[in-house]
Amino acid sequence: MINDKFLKPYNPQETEERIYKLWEESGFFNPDTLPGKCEKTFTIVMPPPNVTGVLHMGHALMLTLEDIMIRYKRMCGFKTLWLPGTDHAAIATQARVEKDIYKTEKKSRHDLGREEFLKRVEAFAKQSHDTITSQIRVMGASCDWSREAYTLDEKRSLAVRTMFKMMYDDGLIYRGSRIVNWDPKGQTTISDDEIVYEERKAKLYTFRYSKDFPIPIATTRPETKLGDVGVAVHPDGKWKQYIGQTFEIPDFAGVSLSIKVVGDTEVDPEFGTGAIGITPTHSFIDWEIAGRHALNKDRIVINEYAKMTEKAGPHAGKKTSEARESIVEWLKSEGLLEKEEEITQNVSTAERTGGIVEPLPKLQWFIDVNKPIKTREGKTLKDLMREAVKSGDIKILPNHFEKIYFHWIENLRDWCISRQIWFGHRVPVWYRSKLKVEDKKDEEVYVGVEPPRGDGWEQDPDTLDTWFSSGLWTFSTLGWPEKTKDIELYHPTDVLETGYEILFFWIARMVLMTKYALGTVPFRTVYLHGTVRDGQGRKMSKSLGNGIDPIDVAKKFGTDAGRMALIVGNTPGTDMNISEDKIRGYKNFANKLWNIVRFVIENTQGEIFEDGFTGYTETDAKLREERHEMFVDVTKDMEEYRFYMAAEKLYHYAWHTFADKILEESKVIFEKGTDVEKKSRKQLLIHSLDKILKTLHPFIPFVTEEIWQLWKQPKGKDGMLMVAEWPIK
RNA sequence: GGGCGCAUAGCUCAGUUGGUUAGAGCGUGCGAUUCACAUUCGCAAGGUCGCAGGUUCGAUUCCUGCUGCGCCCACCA
Repeated sequence: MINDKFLKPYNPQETEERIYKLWEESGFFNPDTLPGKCEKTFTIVMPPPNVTGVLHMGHALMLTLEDIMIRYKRMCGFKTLWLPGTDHAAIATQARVEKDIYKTEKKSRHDLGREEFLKRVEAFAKQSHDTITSQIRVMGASCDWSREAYTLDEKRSLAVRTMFKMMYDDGLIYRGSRIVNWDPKGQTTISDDEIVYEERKAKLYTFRYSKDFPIPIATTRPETKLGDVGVAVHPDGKWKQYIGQTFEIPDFAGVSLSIKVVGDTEVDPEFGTGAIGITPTHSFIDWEIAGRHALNKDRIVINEYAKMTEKAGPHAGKKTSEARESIVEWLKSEGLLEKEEEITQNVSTAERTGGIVEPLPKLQWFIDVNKPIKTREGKTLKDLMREAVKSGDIKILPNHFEKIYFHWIENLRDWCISRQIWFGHRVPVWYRSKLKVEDKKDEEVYVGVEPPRGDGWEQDPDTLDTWFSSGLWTFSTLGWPEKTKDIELYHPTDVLETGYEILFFWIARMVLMTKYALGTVPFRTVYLHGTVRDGQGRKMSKSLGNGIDPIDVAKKFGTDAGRMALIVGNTPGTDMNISEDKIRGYKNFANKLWNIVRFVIENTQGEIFEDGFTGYTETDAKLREERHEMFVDVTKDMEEYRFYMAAEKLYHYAWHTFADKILEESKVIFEKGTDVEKKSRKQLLIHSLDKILKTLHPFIPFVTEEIWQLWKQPKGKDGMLMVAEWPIK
């Protein structure tokens, strides 16, 4: 008899949680307990969501795409592993907690102290973790929770320390004083990728150091000029006659300068005045030029708080902006200011704190990307990254991102991995002297996986860039540095699916780490999805109030509807728009499917599914053939990552071919047809429905599983749709 | 400044290697319907596939140029 449930519309709220539990308890998310003899594996390691917040549409898209691949491969008989996890997201999480604490208690992290502060961060991370993982379940993600990992848990910490030690021993990690991006607001260094540029109006001043200095200099930051040690001109430019000369400036706004003119091809003789005032300590390019010409690199005039130092003479203690004003005043009064023009320039600001980035020389830990590696045939890390994609070992979808990837590698500088924040992996380095970090003379340094023995050791206070631990993700999650069976079986992973915005942050760094440590690629295929935007193509944001919460969607329309809406029309690498209207359309689809089943059940009472049935009428044989071709097509789409197309084809077939045409015609047959026609049609219907449910399952797993259970009433858990066989081989 | 991409129906977008009348969803109009459908079904209107050239028997699809839009990268002082 037909189940009473079919007399009412499909109710996802009543269904989804129950079905997820059924799946999870079956143990089939775990490849070790998955039935099947096939030894071929298929692995995805989940990009770990940050423990800072809640699930958003981007996560929902990621989870849906990955779940589709995983469910599809599982049905194709692969030993399928989808390994979930979360990311401690060092700076983001610390900043978030600092803000909360300041808001409620008006205290800074320094007021609380390192230990207490870390306790608070961990408590927050724990709570946030629980929210995130339960939300991942709501999305229907069929991942193996028994292998769940966290970028800051014990195993991953061991992996991080081991990697650091390895790279240090190979001379790839070094400590050095170099110009870094310093965020005065967050009091930490940040990587190039954590900078956002803001366009601002600025003034470009053209001036001379003194009346008899021959070359005019342009700058937007006169306060840094107190730190100048030279002027660079093009070797063949109009100022070449001065190359090699040194000018003593006894009084430049209260300090004395010694300016040497050097010739450097990096100077554009056509631009500006054709000369650059060299401030080695507060500009990247100047630091490099100074290095090439052995200019003094210790004239630091701005400190970590963006204030002037003692070396700025009378300006010491002033904010940079104040110093700028008074120097401009001084230049004017001395008649040294030649020009003042309005320009727009890009100011570097820190992504997380919004602070204006101050380039400063600091003693930091770096990864050398240009050093030949003995264990890798003398190749550099850059070489390894480039070769992984160039050789075709890694394919990036869509293809044109490969160009962007190569371009990024060409411009890559040494990677600064130390951060002056507290939350994260502590740098596994210990020093044995009380001397300040800035002064490494007489200092004993120990680098190790475990702390050193003996007294007087003090660990480096810094933590590692969060992408250092993320870089190990595909293999640290599988147990590295231990030689585990998981690594042997599941690494390299098959697909890395993520948003294109973290191609450099993360993907490139995983390639770097994996090629270096294991000699293999971390994954075979990179599938990049675009940004999820609102119905009008705007970014979802709190201030616009146009965000759509995937959990709300699940409540209102059902997870299946949200998943389908995210997939149809979503091509890799392209942003997509989503609106409630679109989602509503797919809620109706779930209900349509529900009613299709009701019709089929009611009209095929007593009919048994006959495998290999051959008694089809000519009409039905043709319909069967068309159906088969469609499924072959869809299978090809699945293999070639065209999920958007597979989903649409299946949707169209189920609704507009199967329901609108075939079911409508069946009404006539069941009323007036011969017994042979009826029999043929009943077999066609149950075979078609069987296959429609199977092929739709990766996309809309809940409603298809629920229908399957009600229709087929399988005895054991092996009869679940989740582990049914994909109908096309 | 360098790089990458996009421009197709009122809106949001598909169109898989060039091949008959270019598709979907939403929206719009007309009609039907308590017979699986908190509805659904049928029918319809609507596109010189950004512009200009080129390759080809044939171009929305390939090439060149132009225009408009978007994204990423960047230490022009």
